[in-house]
Amino acid sequence: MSITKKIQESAVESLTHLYEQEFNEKDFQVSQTNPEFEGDYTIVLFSLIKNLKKSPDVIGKELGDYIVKNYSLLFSKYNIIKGFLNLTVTDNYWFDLLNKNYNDVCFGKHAMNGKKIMVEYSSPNTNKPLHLGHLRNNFLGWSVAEILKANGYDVVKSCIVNDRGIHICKSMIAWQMFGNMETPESTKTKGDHFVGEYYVKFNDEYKREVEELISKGVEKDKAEKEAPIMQRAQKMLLDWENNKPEVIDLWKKMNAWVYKGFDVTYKRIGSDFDKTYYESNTYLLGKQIVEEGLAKKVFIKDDDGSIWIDLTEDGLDKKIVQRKDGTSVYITQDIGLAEKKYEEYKIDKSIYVIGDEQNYHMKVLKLIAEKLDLPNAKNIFHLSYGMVELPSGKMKSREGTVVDADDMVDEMIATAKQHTEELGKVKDFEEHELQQLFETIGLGAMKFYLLRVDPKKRMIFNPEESIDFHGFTGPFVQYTYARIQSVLKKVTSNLPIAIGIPVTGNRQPATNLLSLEKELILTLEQYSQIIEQAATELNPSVIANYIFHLAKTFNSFYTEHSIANAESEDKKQVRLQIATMTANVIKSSMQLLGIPVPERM
RNA sequence: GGUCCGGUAGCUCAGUUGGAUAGAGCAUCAGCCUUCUAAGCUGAGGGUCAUUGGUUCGAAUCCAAUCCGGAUCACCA
Repeated sequence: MSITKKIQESAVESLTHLYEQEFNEKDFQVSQTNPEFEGDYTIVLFSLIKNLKKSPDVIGKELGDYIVKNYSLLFSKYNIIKGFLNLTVTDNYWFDLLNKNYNDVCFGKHAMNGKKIMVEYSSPNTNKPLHLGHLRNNFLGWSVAEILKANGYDVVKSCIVNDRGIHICKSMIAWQMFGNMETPESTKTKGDHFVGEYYVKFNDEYKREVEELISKGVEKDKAEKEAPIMQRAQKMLLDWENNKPEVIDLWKKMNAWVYKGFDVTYKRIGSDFDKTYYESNTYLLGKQIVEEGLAKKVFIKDDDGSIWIDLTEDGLDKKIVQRKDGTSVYITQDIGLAEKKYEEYKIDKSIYVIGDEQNYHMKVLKLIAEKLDLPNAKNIFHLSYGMVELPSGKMKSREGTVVDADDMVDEMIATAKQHTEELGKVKDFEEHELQQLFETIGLGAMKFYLLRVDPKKRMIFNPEESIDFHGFTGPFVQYTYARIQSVLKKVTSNLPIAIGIPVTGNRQPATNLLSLEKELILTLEQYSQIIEQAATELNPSVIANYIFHLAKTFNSFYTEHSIANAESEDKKQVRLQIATMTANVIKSSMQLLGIPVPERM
């Protein structure tokens, strides 16, 4: 049980006993004591004065006396300042906590709870390579999945690949027109980049044709529809839907190139999926649901045969769910897939990691599912995140103004290499260890950078200013970890017995905790609640902020107090335990962000 | 225009179930490496918490209005 919870409970019991009436945890607040006051945790008394009709000072004194006297294992003393009851927790409580947990690599994580959650993320299009926005999506999805696992959920990571549609045909047409039968192999280009180039070529040609038509006096709207290359793309889409063999072959061939490229990128950034759905397999889903919806009168058929749902009563609009030609639209496919996910996995919650430009779409999706009484309707949750933009504005793959994911990763690793070499600490590293270190640091910096911000906020990335390696960054935390490992190795190599031997029996160390030591233990103790909070909010930045605070506190402690040459043997043991536990929590929490930590750097 | 999201230090961001003098990082300035890794540590300067009003012992946090920025409101996906 967390210390906060213990304090709440002891205060509730004390108040109930003192004033002979019912209290509960919500009657007062417990928070960490501000550093400028003496004490560890503070009970805010103002909310009690109305009920008890006593001054905060009187309540504080009565409660303080009682709680310190009756919970002497927990509290050693108290003070009252202006309505705040500051309690000091006994050193023994903290020693005990350290002893029990310092070497537990699972500290803070929760037991399995029997619930299953699907997290869908990444969702790439097979007509272009991944860019910086996809990286944010991937890192978020991965991290949220890990955070949920740490909270005891059974997590299924899924991905829906957008492998069909007009945009895919565009790359295909362009390759037919300009490709000269070249391949990724023949041009030594990564497959996804190779195909992406043709997507850009399509749009260049399309633009040229539209302008040509306009110059001949055709109106803009008409020109956009009549440009020959666009008509070819639309024809190809029809051929694809009719399973025309040569179109299907080309589609398969080009998609295979893209997948090969994606695999390389996913592997590099550490993304993977338990289940991959392909839109080419799922785009017909939902048709049956349309039938059922019509029967239930949730949907209405228009005179022209198209099918609609009216959401105006819910403050939204009318939405089409099936075209007059009988084909299903985006939202219908999504409802079908949502249902399929539930049937296949019997999930308790379905999380979609999708950009905030789809907020409206996801709201509609959930609402339709609810109106249809689908069993999973209430469990659909959209984890919406803000776009990553450049200082010049939005990234547009059509115009080539994107920060490419692979380039970005390359650059980060190169920067890591440069920084590391400048510092000159790695002279005795083997070549493969060095390469791994550069990747750990470079990718760590990038993941931390993208995850430390609240997902729902859009962020501006300036490629001119490279991602920092100092301060609130991944490498800062990694460095803290490596330094702890270095100390532990040094100290324990002189001691054949495992470090941080628990202080045996009931004997407590003959030492008092210094403020930095206590602050560290207090921070470590909170880890479990931080994991919970991150899961409730589906927000990895909670973890990132926590790790940074922990690492920062440790660094202050490290500079201020020696571990190896501590003032006494007891002190040394306590500090070794603190260092070990800090390292464990850093490693475990960085893992929740998908960032590995190096043993040395 | 409707709906949703955001506005906190020069920049990037924490803090929002109401609590003590609003915090970090970067940048700027001043210090700290013969002692466990200086990718570190210590300190300084820097704030109309967008604006106005309200709620109360107390508001960056809650309510209302306004201003600014963004997203969205397709028989595209």
